Amino acid sequence: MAEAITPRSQDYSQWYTDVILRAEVADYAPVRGCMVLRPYGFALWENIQQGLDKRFKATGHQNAYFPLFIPQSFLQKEAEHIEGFAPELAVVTHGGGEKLEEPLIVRPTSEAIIGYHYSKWIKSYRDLPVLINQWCSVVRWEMRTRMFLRTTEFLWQEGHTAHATFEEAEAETRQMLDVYDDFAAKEAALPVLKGRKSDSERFPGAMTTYTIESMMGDKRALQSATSHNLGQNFAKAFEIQYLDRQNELQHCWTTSWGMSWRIQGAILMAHGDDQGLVLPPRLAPIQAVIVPIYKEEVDRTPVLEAARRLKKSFEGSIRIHLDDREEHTAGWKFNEWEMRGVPVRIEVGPKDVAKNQVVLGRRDMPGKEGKKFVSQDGLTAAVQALLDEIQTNLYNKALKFREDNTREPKNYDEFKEAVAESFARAWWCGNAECEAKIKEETKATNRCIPLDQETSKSGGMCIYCGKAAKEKAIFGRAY
RNA sequence: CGGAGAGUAGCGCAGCCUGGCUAGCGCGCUUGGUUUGGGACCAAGAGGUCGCCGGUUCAAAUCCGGCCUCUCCGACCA
Repeated sequence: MAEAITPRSQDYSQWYTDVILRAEVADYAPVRGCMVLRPYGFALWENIQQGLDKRFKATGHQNAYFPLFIPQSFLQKEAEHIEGFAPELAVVTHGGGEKLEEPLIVRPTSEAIIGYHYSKWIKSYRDLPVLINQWCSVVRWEMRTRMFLRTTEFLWQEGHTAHATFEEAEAETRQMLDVYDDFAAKEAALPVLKGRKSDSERFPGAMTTYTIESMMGDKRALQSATSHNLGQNFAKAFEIQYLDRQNELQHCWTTSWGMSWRIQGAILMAHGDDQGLVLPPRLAPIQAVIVPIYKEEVDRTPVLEAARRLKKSFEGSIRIHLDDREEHTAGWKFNEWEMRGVPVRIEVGPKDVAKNQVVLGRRDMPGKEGKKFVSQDGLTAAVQALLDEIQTNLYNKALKFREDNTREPKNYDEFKEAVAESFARAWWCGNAECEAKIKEETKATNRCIPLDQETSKSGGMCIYCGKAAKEKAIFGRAY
């Protein structure tokens, strides 16, 4: 009997850690807060990268690469930026056995170094817009770490763009938020709330920060990507300027936007169950696994031949794996691949070979309920259809879960109750003090001010102070 | 960084209080055989700087000090 995964109801955190380690997604590294992404986890990351990258290209962006080290002085050019990041910087003071003249920062994000280069590259309105993305890792010295959600070093992509006008920059910021939303919904099967961050939750140096927020299996919120309109703050700090048509010098308007491997944590926590991972078909490293079953030696060859033939028929259209290991029984393999989140299992036994059929099992429906007999003719199309169905089902399940766990409290007492075990959508006056008090008294933070406000005529009263409020915000406990 | 817990074979743990000579157990691993429609069984094996450094002692997994890492709760945080 293999070691069991801690049930989610017993200890959600432990479940999360168990699943990651046992499914061989990632492992701890010897350095505090650092993590090894194992092949299975990296394959998932590669699929995430592809899903995002093709969307970035489709919206006109190009990839580039900027260096890991940033001169300390660069970071200090934007006051709010340095203040925001100072406590979590890794600083290199020595190189080649010598003390460095100027310490180097290991990038916590690349606005500074990219801003420096943009100021060199951009001279004219004809050079705009500049639309660049980079895939890299960054380092932020975290006090308290957690696999994928908050690690010292993490993989991500950061887009950095420069524009001639505020309107263009704002449109870019919102466009990329939509790209993240689309990716989350279609690829990761994650329903997200699109919204604006309050001032206290804003990116250091940004004018406006937009976010997508998702709900995890324990009803806590996870910021899953952000898109920032940086205004002219960085353009002024780094002198990113261009000559407009009237031959007048103007500062650019810049944006930045990022999604990190934290999204993998979101996928694990939003879809997983007590058996382990449940991966959305579009991102799953293995979309379907074939498990051959044979009792008598005489059945072995025909079953394996059928399994190999099926595998071949899937190649090129579905990410398929044939588990023909001799050392494990079929039942053991069922459990193993369920734990690792493979969406579809294809069982082939002697009876199936005789009847030209297979048994399809779906990961999102455990047990007999999710099993059915399917003819081997046209199996590829049947599996493809099943994968699509699972993808949709996962999204709908997650959406229903979030909606079932989002409340609209009428007063602060109801709010306190709501926020202890769900999201709460409530009027908020915009005052940072109310936010801070709410956090202090309930541990819930202002996740975002949703963009899809039903612009109801008059507004309402702030859930905390009772003063006039124009917008509703989502509050919840967050990672 | 504060409070609490943990670190002994790949994994999970016992042993520590009350120091003692070859450090155990379950799972996994290796070999051979029987097995395979929801985590098979038998037999024989391999595998350990007891997290690291130092101290006490004739003798340390065990007692003392320091450090590292992980987990949980706080503070802090894109």
